Amino acid sequence: MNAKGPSPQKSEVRPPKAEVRSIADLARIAGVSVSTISRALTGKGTLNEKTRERVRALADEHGFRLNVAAQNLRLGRTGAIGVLLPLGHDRGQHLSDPFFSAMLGHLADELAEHGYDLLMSRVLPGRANWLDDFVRSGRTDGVIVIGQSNQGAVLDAVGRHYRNLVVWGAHGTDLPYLTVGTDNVAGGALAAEHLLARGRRRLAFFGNVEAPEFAAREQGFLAALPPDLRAQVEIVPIQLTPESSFAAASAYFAAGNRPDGVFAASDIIGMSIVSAAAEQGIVVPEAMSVVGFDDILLARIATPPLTTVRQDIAEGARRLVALLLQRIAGADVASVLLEPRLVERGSS
Amino acid sequence: MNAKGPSPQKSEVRPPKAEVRSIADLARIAGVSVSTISRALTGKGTLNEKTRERVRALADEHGFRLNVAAQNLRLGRTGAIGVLLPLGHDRGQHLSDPFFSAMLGHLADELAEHGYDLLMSRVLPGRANWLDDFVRSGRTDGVIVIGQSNQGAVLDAVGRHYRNLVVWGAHGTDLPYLTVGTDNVAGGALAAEHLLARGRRRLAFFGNVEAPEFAAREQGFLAALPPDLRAQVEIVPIQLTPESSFAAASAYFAAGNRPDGVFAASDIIGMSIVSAAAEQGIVVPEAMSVVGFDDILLARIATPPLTTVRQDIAEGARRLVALLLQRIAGADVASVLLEPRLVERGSS
DNA sequence: CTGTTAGCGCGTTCAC
DNA sequence: GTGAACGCGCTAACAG
Repeated sequence: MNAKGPSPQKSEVRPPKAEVRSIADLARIAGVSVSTISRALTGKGTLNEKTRERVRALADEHGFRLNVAAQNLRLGRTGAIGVLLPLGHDRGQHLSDPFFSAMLGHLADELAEHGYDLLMSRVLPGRANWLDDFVRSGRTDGVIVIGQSNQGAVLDAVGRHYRNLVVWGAHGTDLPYLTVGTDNVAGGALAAEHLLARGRRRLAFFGNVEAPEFAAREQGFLAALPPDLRAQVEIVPIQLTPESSFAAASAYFAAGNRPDGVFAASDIIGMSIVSAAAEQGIVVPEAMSVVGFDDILLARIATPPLTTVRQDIAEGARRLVALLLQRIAGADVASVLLEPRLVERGSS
Repeated sequence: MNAKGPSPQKSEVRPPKAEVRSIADLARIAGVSVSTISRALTGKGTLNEKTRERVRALADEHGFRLNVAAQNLRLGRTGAIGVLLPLGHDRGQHLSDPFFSAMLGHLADELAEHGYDLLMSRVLPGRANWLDDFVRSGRTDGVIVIGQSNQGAVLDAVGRHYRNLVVWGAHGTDLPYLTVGTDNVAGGALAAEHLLARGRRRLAFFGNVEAPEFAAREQGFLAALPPDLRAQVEIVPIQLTPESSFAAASAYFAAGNRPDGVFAASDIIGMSIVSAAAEQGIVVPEAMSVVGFDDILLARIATPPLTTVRQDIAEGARRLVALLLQRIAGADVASVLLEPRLVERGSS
């Protein structure tokens, strides 16, 4: 709300009636006690139905609403969930990445449905205790971290003593925090099998293996190949932003490399590869098959439409929120692993 | 923070030392008063430098941080800014739209830099008073609305009595709220001039004119054409999501329409058009020039790279935040109109 | 330079 | 069925 009291504030939600800034004000006007107001407006406790109606009508008339901050302070909660985007391995990624923004949108919907606000924060993990600081500031009742990035150590440390933490990312054995994520190893295998089925033999993997999600995709990809092919796969380290992945792909093709099958660790990378290849006269899918990962909405309208390993973002968001809220309620819950699915389109 | 007191909560940030949950606890341990703690930790007021250091060290040692909620309650502020995404004209748009997510990311950065949290909320304007409700709930010190959508009436009504409101969107004369936005009329004109310069004469505009931003782009586009061409421009109403814009574009070309120059109201629409055209054997840019709007990061890696009217999102976010914070501080400020710029790439 | 104290706006016993 | 009083954790006078 606006600053109160002795501030230079001139702007206020100015209802037609007198200023009602607290339940005390309303109590005075209504001729009842503050606790009656509280009971009427929260619906908690027992109260004569007529009194309740009268108070509510009066509150409406004055445009009065309970102050959520004070309410939360009193209740020892904040009513908000923090959603953090660590940008450890790749500055500028994430929110420029359609995958993360889609996730964010679904999280917002899901949290709103459960009466929670979504407090968003991008983090450039300069200080090692960025997560600890956030948790300790007490601004939220729980934290969802989108992507492990290269911050595994930080997550481990905080996860050990703070339980209301759920992370979107790679599933690990014995992680001290909850995770929800796609089975990246299985996803990598799907890509490998598809490229093999297409008769591709000169294979390459484009991705940043600093982040465990991508490392797992690479691992699953390699494991699903016959040993002779596996040994020849080219691993191309690449950043996740459109600009840098495009630049890296261009350089790669310009250097004369000519794989006939490429697995990209994300759809953005996949689209960059297609675009860079086109510039060098490499025709997709005739001369080269490209498989992405994520199935962002744009994959469908890419030219050609991108074959990709689909992650169910909406389901992921649902599970993240469900798990976290159960944790906050004190329940004992387990991490979730989602199955990926191959979506065949024109790029392969 | 976690629920406190009599909750079933078992998980806590458990520092090595004793539990320190409030400045009172820390005061006891340090052997000083609560106000000394407050002064030491906030840096406000005067305090012996040694005492300050000692208290800070002690706080660190116990992993104690000031409770932001209580702090804000006391200060009569919330420390958060609401960012609302009305989905009036187009469900599912916005967060799936790279433009909006890029904006969101920049807003998050900019707000964080000024010590504010970003409270995000997607709104399906079912109830006419969605904005009023949000404002009155007192959860934030101010509100940024991204896109007017078709909610002009709501914005007008709220803007008249609530001043801490800034809207990204079309600039209008006599709007009762602050706006920051690109000069969409000028942007439309840039697109028109570019297509004319390319020798294109059979022109089309793809966009949803329910939203004032897009209506202004169309208007600027038409106004910059010679009368004879203007009369023949085809206006193709289209939704903004990738799926629906792609479907609409496909249908349009399948019906035999063959414009040689297209102005798309957004880059997503532009990419959809290119993709749909390719499916029908229409080669871009040889047979048809396509100009988008926004210059999202993906425009650069599209195939072919998309010519577009660039909006400076980062600058827009900066101005939105600056204006709002000045308003909150009680300053008198004016709306901002940003100049668009044409970026020529391969699609035209 | 530091301590005491009175609230910020609300929810919740415990009386009546 | 309703009211009085206390306190959530913090800041800012006002004293000393």
